[in-house]
Amino acid sequence: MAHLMPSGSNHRLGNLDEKSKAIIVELQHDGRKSYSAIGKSVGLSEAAVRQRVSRLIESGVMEIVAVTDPLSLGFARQAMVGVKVRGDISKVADRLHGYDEIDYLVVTAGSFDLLVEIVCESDRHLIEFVNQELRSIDAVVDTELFMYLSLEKQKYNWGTR
Amino acid sequence: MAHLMPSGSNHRLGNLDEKSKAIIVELQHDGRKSYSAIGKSVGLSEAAVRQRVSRLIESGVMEIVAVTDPLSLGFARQAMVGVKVRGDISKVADRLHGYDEIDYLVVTAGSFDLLVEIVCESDRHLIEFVNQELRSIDAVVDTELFMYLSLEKQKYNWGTR
DNA sequence: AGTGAAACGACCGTAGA
DNA sequence: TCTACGGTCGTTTCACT
Repeated sequence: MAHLMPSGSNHRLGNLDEKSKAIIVELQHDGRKSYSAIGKSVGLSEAAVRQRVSRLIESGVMEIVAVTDPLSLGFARQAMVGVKVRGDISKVADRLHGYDEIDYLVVTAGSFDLLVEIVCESDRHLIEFVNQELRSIDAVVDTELFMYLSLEKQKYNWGTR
Repeated sequence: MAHLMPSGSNHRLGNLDEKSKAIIVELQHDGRKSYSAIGKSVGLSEAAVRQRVSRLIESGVMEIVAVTDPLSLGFARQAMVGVKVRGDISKVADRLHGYDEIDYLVVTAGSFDLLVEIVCESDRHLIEFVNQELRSIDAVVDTELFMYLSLEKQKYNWGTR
């Protein structure tokens, strides 16, 4: 995704006209909606819609994917961990990047240097992961765990309100 | 999404056979892949794949949607806010639910009662939102702000590793 | 960047095991 | 819950603007 693109790339709101935004909104509700149906509702031919969608995807503005629910798939425990780092934050971030248990990782300014979201099958797995993989890192000075009790809201349609 | 389903629902890993999991994995990479192409690679007819996908979506195991990049759309400022609440946490959560600026909202156990992710166009908008909409709530005792410096990892394919 | 048309392939409903 | 099949609709390619 574009989050990870070099910061020199400049795909901004200004590049997108009303039709592209309308296309995005339709696909945010149903990622498999046919191009011709979208074309009818936004006033473009099917080919034009397809071309725009390709460009939006290639430029990293959006992706069309299946988003799955961890609970339904047996991953019942989630937590956010605030991490305080000594030294190079990016180094720690890079090290954490590969873990399957981590599905969200942000460098922050504040009383934590990193926020790490963890998804696990069980409490046991979660605690083990935090102790053995996070807290055992030398550069990790401190961690604070926030167990998820209930996910109240989650949206993926940033930017188009 | 299924996160928001009544907690009595029990769609678990055990309900999904290898073929359904394989279908999910394909759609996690390309949400528009044709049912017949998926059928070829997992060993099912087009109709069977279609039926399974419908069931997976209807039961809340997944959804197929466009996921957009806030940066590309001009929403350059993100932050996580830890919120400490006095009294009924759900009441505060409900109140926050409708804000467009909030794209992620979790009730947590730990030194915060809520974690709130905020997406905004500018620092100014973000600060105003935190002060005027979050900190002004009576039941909100304390907040702590974590400004996002860089999003290192974000994945949506929970559960299928 | 866009349209339109023709060939092709995907999708949907239904029937049957 | 699967396969099979026919009608319909969507997608692809290409020539043109």
